[in-house]
Amino acid sequence: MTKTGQPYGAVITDLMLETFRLNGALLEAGDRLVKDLGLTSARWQVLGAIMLEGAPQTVAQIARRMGLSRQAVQRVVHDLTAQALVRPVENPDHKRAPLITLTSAGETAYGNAMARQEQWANELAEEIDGQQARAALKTLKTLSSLCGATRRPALPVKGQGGTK
Amino acid sequence: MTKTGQPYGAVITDLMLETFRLNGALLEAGDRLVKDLGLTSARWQVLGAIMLEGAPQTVAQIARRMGLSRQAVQRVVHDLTAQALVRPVENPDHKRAPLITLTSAGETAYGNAMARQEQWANELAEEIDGQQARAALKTLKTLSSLCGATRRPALPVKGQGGTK
DNA sequence: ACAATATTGACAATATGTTGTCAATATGAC
DNA sequence: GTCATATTGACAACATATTGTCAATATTGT
Repeated sequence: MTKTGQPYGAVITDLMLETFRLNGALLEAGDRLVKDLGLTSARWQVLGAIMLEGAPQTVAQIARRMGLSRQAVQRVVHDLTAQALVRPVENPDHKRAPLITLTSAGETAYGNAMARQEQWANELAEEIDGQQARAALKTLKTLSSLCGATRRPALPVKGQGGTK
Repeated sequence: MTKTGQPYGAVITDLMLETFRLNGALLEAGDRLVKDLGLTSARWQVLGAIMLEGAPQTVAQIARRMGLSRQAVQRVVHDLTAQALVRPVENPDHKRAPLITLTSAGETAYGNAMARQEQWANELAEEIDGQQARAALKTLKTLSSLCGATRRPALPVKGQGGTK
């Protein structure tokens, strides 16, 4: 296919550019959605990573789950701590790596944010065919994995995850 | 559909999260792709905005074309100027708004970047069905427009655009 | 011509992400 | 147990984007 001259790549390029635009639009919409809760998209996502895991996590664990760098998460966690939405709790398994726990204010804020997001997603879902959305999701995942193929150090996570 | 309880919104939510991941993966891959040309994704895109317009542009014009803030573009242009990839040229129509022009080094770097991107996109295109990519593109555009509906000030661009 | 308004680039503050370095702490091999 | 190695959080430097403010400059209405 490298010789047929069919500019299939052009569609992929357009898809990339549209991904940049959509990313910006989503972050902006997300920020607006939760602004008055004292949240931003980034802070909300960190709260979500902890909540979805079902238990307090270290910063490094959150970072791995989100696919971001440890440091990026660390600064957001610092900000969230200053806002008293999370609180570091001593970790019996690692003296230097406290478990980041949601405060009740944090849980309230996250609950409100999720309720709004769910409503928003449902509104959007009325405008977009479900089958079409699923197909797009699959395509994006394929692209992600093709891009990420040569990327991330991955970090196997040996100890730390268990209940020991 | 607001009552059927079908969590169609969940698919939309997954699509959003995948968009975040893909955006990060693409930026990272793009940075790697053009790193040794002295470019980054952001700088490359600014060069592209000028090249695709076919004529030197003011910073504000580039920002509008890219959908970014004037200031974001201004800093990147400042960096590109320091790298001698672009050069501000006096604008007869506006004393304070020079036209940003690619230097020959800038044109070379951009040409190399585009050649690599094209090859990369073609390689990706071999792994992804064209029809599927087109459908995904359409879905993302729909989502973008739904998000952006209440957004951007838009800026009509009155004078400045003409040949006068 | 003149006054009101809008656009522009500069500058600063902030938010979010990256990388790199460092000391403290865990883990694993021996 | 001890020592090499890996992970962790802190800190700093940088890249990218946002917003807000300001003075200079264009544009527009009268």
